[in-house]
Amino acid sequence: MGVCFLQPEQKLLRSASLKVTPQRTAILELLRESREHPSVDQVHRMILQKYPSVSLATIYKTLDLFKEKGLIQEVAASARQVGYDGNPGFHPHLVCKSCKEILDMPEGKLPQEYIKEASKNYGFQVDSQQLFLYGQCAKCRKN
Amino acid sequence: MGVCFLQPEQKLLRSASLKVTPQRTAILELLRESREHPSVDQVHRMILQKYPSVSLATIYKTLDLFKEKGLIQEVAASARQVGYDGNPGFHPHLVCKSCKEILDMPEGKLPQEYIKEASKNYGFQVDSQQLFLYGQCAKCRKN
DNA sequence: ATGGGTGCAAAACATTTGCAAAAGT
DNA sequence: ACTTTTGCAAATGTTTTGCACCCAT
Repeated sequence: MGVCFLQPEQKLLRSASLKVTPQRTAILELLRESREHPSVDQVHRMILQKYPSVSLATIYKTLDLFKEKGLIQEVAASARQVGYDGNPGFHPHLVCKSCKEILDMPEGKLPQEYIKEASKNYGFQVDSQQLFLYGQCAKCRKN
Repeated sequence: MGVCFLQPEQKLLRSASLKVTPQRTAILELLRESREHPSVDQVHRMILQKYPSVSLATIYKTLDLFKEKGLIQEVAASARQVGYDGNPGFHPHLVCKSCKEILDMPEGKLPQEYIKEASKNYGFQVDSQQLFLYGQCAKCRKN
Protein backbone atom coordinates (compact mmCIF):
# COMPACT_ATOMS: atom_id res chain seq x y z
CA MET A 1 0.00 0.00 0.00
CA GLY A 2 1.20 3.52 -0.68
CA VAL A 3 2.72 5.27 2.27
CA CYS A 4 3.09 8.83 1.05
CA PHE A 5 0.09 10.67 2.50
CA LEU A 6 -0.82 9.23 5.84
CA GLN A 7 -3.76 10.50 7.86
CA PRO A 8 -2.98 11.39 11.46
CA GLU A 9 -4.84 8.26 12.56
CA GLN A 10 -2.64 6.10 10.38
CA LYS A 11 0.46 7.70 11.84
CA LEU A 12 -0.83 7.02 15.33
CA LEU A 13 -1.47 3.37 14.52
CA ARG A 14 2.00 3.07 13.06
CA SER A 15 3.68 4.63 16.05
CA ALA A 16 1.78 2.25 18.33
CA SER A 17 3.23 -0.54 16.14
CA LEU A 18 -0.18 -1.68 15.02
CA LYS A 19 -1.12 -2.74 11.55
CA VAL A 20 -3.08 -0.13 9.68
CA THR A 21 -6.46 -1.43 8.57
CA PRO A 22 -9.48 0.49 7.32
CA GLN A 23 -11.48 -0.64 10.37
CA ARG A 24 -8.90 0.62 12.82
CA THR A 25 -8.40 3.86 10.97
CA ALA A 26 -12.12 4.48 10.89
CA ILE A 27 -12.65 3.70 14.57
CA LEU A 28 -9.79 5.89 15.70
CA GLU A 29 -10.87 8.73 13.42
CA LEU A 30 -14.40 8.53 14.67
CA LEU A 31 -13.40 8.72 18.31
CA ARG A 32 -10.92 11.51 17.78
CA GLU A 33 -13.48 13.61 15.97
CA SER A 34 -16.32 12.94 18.37
CA ARG A 35 -17.19 15.18 21.26
CA GLU A 36 -19.40 12.48 22.70
CA HIS A 37 -18.21 9.40 24.48
CA PRO A 38 -19.80 6.63 22.45
CA SER A 39 -20.34 3.16 23.87
CA VAL A 40 -19.11 0.00 22.17
CA ASP A 41 -22.45 -0.37 20.54
CA GLN A 42 -22.66 3.22 19.36
CA VAL A 43 -19.20 2.96 17.85
CA HIS A 44 -20.34 -0.18 16.08
CA ARG A 45 -23.44 1.44 14.65
CA MET A 46 -21.51 4.47 13.44
CA ILE A 47 -18.80 2.37 11.80
CA LEU A 48 -21.44 0.23 10.13
CA GLN A 49 -22.56 3.22 8.08
CA LYS A 50 -19.19 3.36 6.34
CA TYR A 51 -18.21 -0.33 6.55
CA PRO A 52 -21.41 -2.37 6.61
CA SER A 53 -19.72 -5.65 7.48
CA VAL A 54 -17.64 -4.73 10.53
CA SER A 55 -18.49 -7.06 13.36
CA LEU A 56 -19.13 -6.15 16.96
CA ALA A 57 -16.34 -8.50 18.01
CA THR A 58 -13.88 -6.40 16.07
CA ILE A 59 -15.09 -3.27 17.81
CA TYR A 60 -14.55 -4.89 21.21
CA LYS A 61 -11.08 -6.11 20.30
CA THR A 62 -10.07 -2.84 18.72
CA LEU A 63 -11.23 -0.62 21.57
CA ASP A 64 -9.42 -2.84 24.08
CA LEU A 65 -6.28 -2.71 22.02
CA PHE A 66 -6.40 1.05 21.55
CA LYS A 67 -6.90 1.47 25.26
CA GLU A 68 -3.91 -0.76 26.09
CA LYS A 69 -1.78 1.19 23.65
CA GLY A 70 -2.89 4.51 25.11
CA LEU A 71 -4.47 5.79 21.91
CA ILE A 72 -7.82 6.36 23.56
CA GLN A 73 -9.24 6.25 27.05
CA GLU A 74 -12.12 4.29 28.45
CA VAL A 75 -14.58 6.46 30.35
CA ALA A 76 -16.45 4.36 32.88
CA ALA A 77 -18.75 6.95 34.38
CA SER A 78 -20.62 4.10 36.07
CA ALA A 79 -21.02 0.36 35.75
CA ARG A 80 -23.70 0.86 33.13
CA GLN A 81 -22.36 3.88 31.35
CA VAL A 82 -19.09 3.15 29.65
CA GLY A 83 -17.86 5.20 26.74
CA TYR A 84 -14.68 5.81 24.81
CA ASP A 85 -12.78 9.05 24.37
CA GLY A 86 -10.41 9.65 21.48
CA ASN A 87 -8.35 12.00 23.61
CA PRO A 88 -6.20 9.86 25.88
CA GLY A 89 -4.84 12.77 27.93
CA PHE A 90 -6.11 13.69 31.35
CA HIS A 91 -9.17 15.90 31.50
CA PRO A 92 -12.01 15.86 34.02
CA HIS A 93 -15.40 14.54 32.92
CA LEU A 94 -18.68 16.11 33.90
CA VAL A 95 -21.40 13.45 34.11
CA CYS A 96 -25.01 14.60 34.19
CA LYS A 97 -27.13 12.30 36.32
CA SER A 98 -30.30 13.39 34.55
CA CYS A 99 -29.51 13.23 30.83
CA LYS A 100 -26.41 11.04 31.19
CA GLU A 101 -24.39 13.32 28.95
CA ILE A 102 -20.64 13.40 29.55
CA LEU A 103 -18.82 16.68 28.98
CA ASP A 104 -15.08 17.11 28.68
CA MET A 105 -13.46 19.77 30.80
CA PRO A 106 -10.35 20.38 28.71
CA GLU A 107 -8.81 23.10 30.84
CA GLY A 108 -8.25 20.95 33.93
CA LYS A 109 -4.67 20.34 35.00
CA LEU A 110 -3.46 17.24 36.78
CA PRO A 111 -4.02 16.93 40.52
CA GLN A 112 -0.29 16.68 41.28
CA GLU A 113 -0.77 16.68 45.03
CA TYR A 114 -2.52 13.31 44.87
CA ILE A 115 0.19 11.76 42.76
CA LYS A 116 2.85 12.78 45.24
CA GLU A 117 0.79 11.56 48.16
CA ALA A 118 0.19 8.20 46.48
CA SER A 119 3.89 7.78 46.01
CA LYS A 120 4.92 8.96 49.48
CA ASN A 121 2.27 7.26 51.57
CA TYR A 122 1.64 4.11 49.56
CA GLY A 123 4.69 3.54 47.35
CA PHE A 124 2.23 3.68 44.47
CA GLN A 125 3.45 4.79 41.07
CA VAL A 126 0.74 6.70 39.22
CA ASP A 127 0.76 6.71 35.45
CA SER A 128 -2.68 7.99 34.59
CA GLN A 129 -5.71 9.40 36.32
CA GLN A 130 -9.40 10.07 35.84
CA LEU A 131 -11.63 12.58 37.55
CA PHE A 132 -15.41 12.42 37.37
CA LEU A 133 -17.72 15.17 38.56
CA TYR A 134 -21.31 14.01 38.87
CA GLY A 135 -24.28 16.29 39.04
CA GLN A 136 -26.62 18.18 36.79
CA CYS A 137 -25.78 19.94 33.55
CA ALA A 138 -26.96 23.42 32.62
CA LYS A 139 -29.79 22.18 30.36
CA CYS A 140 -31.21 19.80 32.93
CA ARG A 141 -31.11 22.40 35.68
CA LYS A 142 -33.61 24.50 33.73
CA ASN A 143 -36.35 21.90 34.12
CA MET B 1 -39.77 -6.17 65.82
CA GLY B 2 -37.90 -4.73 68.80
CA VAL B 3 -36.36 -1.35 68.17
CA CYS B 4 -34.26 -0.83 71.26
CA PHE B 5 -30.71 -1.70 70.23
CA LEU B 6 -30.18 -0.83 66.63
CA GLN B 7 -26.92 -1.52 64.86
CA PRO B 8 -25.42 1.43 62.99
CA GLU B 9 -26.42 -0.23 59.70
CA GLN B 10 -30.02 -0.46 60.83
CA LYS B 11 -30.00 3.21 61.78
CA LEU B 12 -28.62 4.07 58.37
CA LEU B 13 -31.35 2.08 56.63
CA ARG B 14 -33.96 3.79 58.75
CA SER B 15 -32.64 7.24 58.01
CA ALA B 16 -32.67 6.45 54.31
CA SER B 17 -36.33 5.48 54.83
CA LEU B 18 -35.72 1.91 53.78
CA LYS B 19 -37.21 -1.13 55.39
CA VAL B 20 -34.77 -2.97 57.61
CA THR B 21 -34.31 -6.56 56.47
CA PRO B 22 -31.61 -9.03 57.45
CA GLN B 23 -30.35 -9.10 53.86
CA ARG B 24 -29.95 -5.34 53.67
CA THR B 25 -28.38 -5.11 57.08
CA ALA B 26 -25.89 -7.83 56.22
CA ILE B 27 -24.95 -6.30 52.85
CA LEU B 28 -24.45 -2.85 54.30
CA GLU B 29 -22.48 -4.18 57.24
CA LEU B 30 -20.27 -6.20 54.97
CA LEU B 31 -19.43 -3.26 52.75
CA ARG B 32 -18.85 -0.89 55.62
CA GLU B 33 -16.45 -3.29 57.29
CA SER B 34 -14.60 -4.25 54.15
CA ARG B 35 -11.42 -2.57 53.00
CA GLU B 36 -11.78 -4.20 49.61
CA HIS B 37 -14.19 -3.15 46.93
CA PRO B 38 -16.12 -6.32 46.26
CA SER B 39 -17.98 -6.91 43.02
CA VAL B 40 -21.66 -7.85 42.89
CA ASP B 41 -20.69 -11.47 42.71
CA GLN B 42 -18.23 -11.28 45.58
CA VAL B 43 -20.84 -9.60 47.75
CA HIS B 44 -23.22 -12.38 46.85
CA ARG B 45 -20.77 -15.12 47.77
CA MET B 46 -19.92 -13.49 51.08
CA ILE B 47 -23.56 -12.97 52.02
CA LEU B 48 -24.33 -16.57 51.09
CA GLN B 49 -22.14 -17.76 53.96
CA LYS B 50 -24.46 -16.16 56.46
CA TYR B 51 -27.74 -16.35 54.54
CA PRO B 52 -27.54 -19.32 52.19
CA SER B 53 -30.68 -18.47 50.25
CA VAL B 54 -30.08 -14.86 49.27
CA SER B 55 -30.41 -14.53 45.53
CA LEU B 56 -28.14 -12.66 43.18
CA ALA B 57 -31.10 -10.60 42.00
CA THR B 58 -31.49 -9.25 45.52
CA ILE B 59 -27.84 -8.25 45.60
CA TYR B 60 -28.22 -6.35 42.35
CA LYS B 61 -31.37 -4.58 43.52
CA THR B 62 -29.95 -3.77 46.92
CA LEU B 63 -26.65 -2.37 45.69
CA ASP B 64 -28.48 -0.16 43.19
CA LEU B 65 -30.80 1.04 45.88
CA PHE B 66 -28.01 1.78 48.35
CA LYS B 67 -26.15 3.66 45.67
CA GLU B 68 -29.21 5.78 44.82
CA LYS B 69 -29.72 6.55 48.48
CA GLY B 70 -26.08 7.50 48.95
CA LEU B 71 -25.32 4.80 51.51
CA ILE B 72 -22.49 3.37 49.44
CA GLN B 73 -20.61 4.29 46.30
CA GLU B 74 -20.06 2.35 43.15
CA VAL B 75 -16.40 2.21 42.16
CA ALA B 76 -16.09 1.65 38.41
CA ALA B 77 -12.34 1.50 38.03
CA SER B 78 -12.93 0.25 34.49
CA ALA B 79 -15.68 -1.29 32.42
CA ARG B 80 -14.74 -4.74 33.69
CA GLN B 81 -13.77 -3.89 37.23
CA VAL B 82 -16.70 -2.59 39.20
CA GLY B 83 -16.80 -2.77 42.96
CA TYR B 84 -18.75 -1.28 45.83
CA ASP B 85 -17.44 0.82 48.69
CA GLY B 86 -19.27 1.12 51.99
CA ASN B 87 -17.88 4.60 52.48
CA PRO B 88 -19.92 6.96 50.32
CA GLY B 89 -17.75 10.01 50.94
CA PHE B 90 -15.17 11.31 48.52
CA HIS B 91 -11.76 9.70 48.62
CA PRO B 92 -9.36 8.98 45.77
CA HIS B 93 -8.89 5.38 44.65
CA LEU B 94 -5.54 3.90 43.70
CA VAL B 95 -6.03 1.19 41.09
CA CYS B 96 -3.15 -1.18 40.44
CA LYS B 97 -3.03 -2.23 36.80
CA SER B 98 -1.06 -5.36 37.64
CA CYS B 99 -2.88 -6.97 40.56
CA LYS B 100 -6.13 -5.02 40.10
CA GLU B 101 -6.26 -4.13 43.78
CA ILE B 102 -8.06 -0.91 44.67
CA LEU B 103 -6.74 1.09 47.61
CA ASP B 104 -8.56 3.89 49.37
CA MET B 105 -6.69 7.13 49.91
CA PRO B 106 -8.60 8.49 52.88
CA GLU B 107 -6.64 11.68 53.40
CA GLY B 108 -7.59 13.26 50.06
CA LYS B 109 -9.64 16.46 50.14
CA LEU B 110 -12.06 17.51 47.44
CA PRO B 111 -10.69 19.19 44.32
CA GLN B 112 -12.65 22.39 44.90
CA GLU B 113 -11.10 24.20 41.97
CA TYR B 114 -12.76 21.80 39.53
CA ILE B 115 -16.14 22.20 41.13
CA LYS B 116 -15.96 25.96 40.80
CA GLU B 117 -14.78 25.72 37.23
CA ALA B 118 -17.58 23.32 36.32
CA SER B 119 -20.08 25.77 37.69
CA LYS B 120 -18.56 28.90 36.16
CA ASN B 121 -17.68 27.59 32.72
CA TYR B 122 -20.45 25.07 32.17
CA GLY B 123 -23.29 25.93 34.52
CA PHE B 124 -22.82 22.43 35.88
CA GLN B 125 -23.83 21.71 39.46
CA VAL B 126 -21.54 19.12 41.00
CA ASP B 127 -22.84 16.96 43.80
CA SER B 128 -20.27 14.19 44.00
CA GLN B 129 -16.95 13.27 42.49
CA GLN B 130 -14.59 10.37 41.98
CA LEU B 131 -10.86 10.39 41.40
CA PHE B 132 -8.98 7.35 40.14
CA LEU B 133 -5.21 7.07 40.06
CA TYR B 134 -4.02 4.18 37.92
CA GLY B 135 -0.59 2.65 38.09
CA GLN B 136 1.36 0.10 40.04
CA CYS B 137 1.13 -0.63 43.75
CA ALA B 138 4.10 -1.09 46.04
CA LYS B 139 3.91 -4.90 46.02
CA CYS B 140 3.76 -5.18 42.25
CA ARG B 141 6.65 -2.77 41.75
CA LYS B 142 8.92 -5.21 43.56
CA ASN B 143 8.55 -7.82 40.83
C1' DA C 1 5.38 -15.67 2.79
C1' DT C 2 3.72 -15.05 7.25
C1' DG C 3 1.79 -13.21 11.16
C1' DG C 4 -1.77 -10.73 12.62
C1' DG C 5 -6.61 -9.00 11.87
C1' DT C 6 -11.37 -9.80 10.72
C1' DG C 7 -16.13 -11.71 10.62
C1' DC C 8 -19.09 -15.16 11.96
C1' DA C 9 -21.66 -17.99 15.01
C1' DA C 10 -21.73 -20.07 19.25
C1' DA C 11 -20.60 -20.03 23.97
C1' DA C 12 -20.07 -17.90 28.14
C1' DC C 13 -21.19 -14.51 31.22
C1' DA C 14 -23.83 -10.64 33.36
C1' DT C 15 -28.01 -8.25 34.35
C1' DT C 16 -33.00 -7.57 34.44
C1' DT C 17 -37.76 -8.90 34.78
C1' DG C 18 -42.29 -10.78 36.30
C1' DC C 19 -44.46 -12.92 39.64
C1' DA C 20 -45.95 -15.45 43.87
C1' DA C 21 -44.73 -16.03 48.55
C1' DA C 22 -42.70 -13.97 52.68
C1' DA C 23 -41.57 -10.32 55.76
C1' DG C 24 -41.50 -5.46 57.60
C1' DT C 25 -44.07 -1.56 59.17
C1' DA D 1 -53.77 -5.01 56.72
C1' DC D 2 -50.93 -3.03 53.62
C1' DT D 3 -46.76 -2.46 51.00
C1' DT D 4 -42.45 -3.54 50.09
C1' DT D 5 -38.97 -6.96 49.62
C1' DT D 6 -37.39 -11.42 48.40
C1' DG D 7 -36.19 -15.63 45.65
C1' DC D 8 -36.87 -18.01 41.71
C1' DA D 9 -36.62 -18.99 36.90
C1' DA D 10 -36.75 -17.18 32.56
C1' DA D 11 -35.65 -13.64 29.46
C1' DT D 12 -32.63 -10.39 27.92
C1' DG D 13 -28.36 -8.22 27.09
C1' DT D 14 -23.31 -8.11 26.86
C1' DT D 15 -18.73 -9.83 26.08
C1' DT D 16 -15.61 -13.47 24.75
C1' DT D 17 -13.99 -17.33 22.06
C1' DG D 18 -12.50 -20.42 18.30
C1' DC D 19 -11.78 -20.79 13.88
C1' DA D 20 -11.35 -20.19 8.79
C1' DC D 21 -10.34 -16.75 5.67
C1' DC D 22 -8.27 -12.37 4.40
C1' DC D 23 -5.01 -8.64 4.31
C1' DA D 24 -0.97 -5.61 5.66
C1' DT D 25 3.68 -5.89 6.02
